[in-house]
Amino acid sequence: MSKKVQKRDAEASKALIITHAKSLFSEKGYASASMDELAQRCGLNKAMVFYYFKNKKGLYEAVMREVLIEIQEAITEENKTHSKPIEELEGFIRTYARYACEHPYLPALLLKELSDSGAVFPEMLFTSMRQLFALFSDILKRGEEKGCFDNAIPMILYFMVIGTLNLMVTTKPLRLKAAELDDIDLDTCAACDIEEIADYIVIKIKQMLKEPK
Amino acid sequence: MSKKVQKRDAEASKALIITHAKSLFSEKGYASASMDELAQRCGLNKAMVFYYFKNKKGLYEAVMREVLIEIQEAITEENKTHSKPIEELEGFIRTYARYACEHPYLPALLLKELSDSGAVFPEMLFTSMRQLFALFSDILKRGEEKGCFDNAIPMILYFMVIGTLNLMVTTKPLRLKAAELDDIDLDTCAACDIEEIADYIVIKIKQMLKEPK
DNA sequence: TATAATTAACTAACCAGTTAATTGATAGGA
DNA sequence: TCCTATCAATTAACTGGTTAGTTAATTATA
Repeated sequence: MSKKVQKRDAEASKALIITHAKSLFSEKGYASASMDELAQRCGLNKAMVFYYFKNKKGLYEAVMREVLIEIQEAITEENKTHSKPIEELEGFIRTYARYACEHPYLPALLLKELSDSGAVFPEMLFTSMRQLFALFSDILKRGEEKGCFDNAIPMILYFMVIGTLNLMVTTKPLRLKAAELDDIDLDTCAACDIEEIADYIVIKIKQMLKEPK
Repeated sequence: MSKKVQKRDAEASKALIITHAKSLFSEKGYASASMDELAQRCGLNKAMVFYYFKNKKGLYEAVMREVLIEIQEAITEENKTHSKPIEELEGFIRTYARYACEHPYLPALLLKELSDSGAVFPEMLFTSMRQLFALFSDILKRGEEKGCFDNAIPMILYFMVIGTLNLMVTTKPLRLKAAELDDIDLDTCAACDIEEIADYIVIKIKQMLKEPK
């Protein structure tokens, strides 16, 4: 082993804080996330948070940076394995879906930021979101040039994809609850797993982009 | 006139509080909305807020109830003017879009609630959202029975419609800002108005529901 | 005159952030 | 191998400001 277990480990403490901050911020939102509670969850002294991240905003920024870089890398990596725009598009949707499901703090944090127009820190959310969107937009543009996509407005389609996926992840508990009290005959997709949802979205988005007639 | 201008008017005060609470909650979110600031905006004493609405949660509930009832009535009314499922669906999308654009607190509040799974008050958001969804779901079901819609999963399509529209409204300032710094060639639909966006969604959702081949 | 509406002033809890003191790891010298 | 000086990591205790919510007194209305 490269590092024995020691009482003091800056990297470990930092990572611990980020990990718990991710879930705390996504559960409660920026304003309601208490640094006292965070320290308690970490089993660390509150001052450590400020020692490593300067202030609450700095911590939040670090959390968001990590989250956004992670998803961006996952998608960029996956994207390299394809060459045809249709496959790229499908890969984008499936990778995002899988990642969002495995890291449910992402949809919660993203929706909160987007519903605020990035009130907490516009700049970096901005550039990161922009890059993800640029990738998506590029796929569609190349597809249109090759003649395999028709009438694509990237911005709207982008929000259609990530909006739907984010909502399907964050509302899962709500939809499960709705399924229990089955007074009306409503299918809330409570049993659907994320792969089925991604399947459906892929089919429908493809259908949308096909030349009509 | 039925009522002369008077210094004391319970209904007027109540309404004033609700009006300002709508914008305050949607701007800042539940946690960051200060009751001191609300009172100031209303030009009333803070105690009035608690006199009429018991506590912060009570006020928020009243605000959400009003907002959700309003949009529900708008859509239900509009829906009566159609008979064909395709027209009903189109009406649903356009009415929601228009309402969301004219009352931008709705998308902000809804996205915040949905990203929380209704952390602030599950029950009533729940029933109200359920009724709106039930209407949407009904339209699709009737359309499928008549043979004009194919392969519809109402829950996913519902989030696709309201997710996209809510995001397009809440991110408007962000997209405008992105359009200014045009270092990459990205179209963020900054100039699109809500009618154009609704047009596009209507076309694409219809295309999605057409029988393939 | 009774009651509903309104107010100023208060409280107790909470929260982000600070500070000064303490503890643990470690590298270098004897 | 031990001693020690240094610095990084950690802590308890504190501060000033904000917040939701209360209360008891006051004013307007019918």
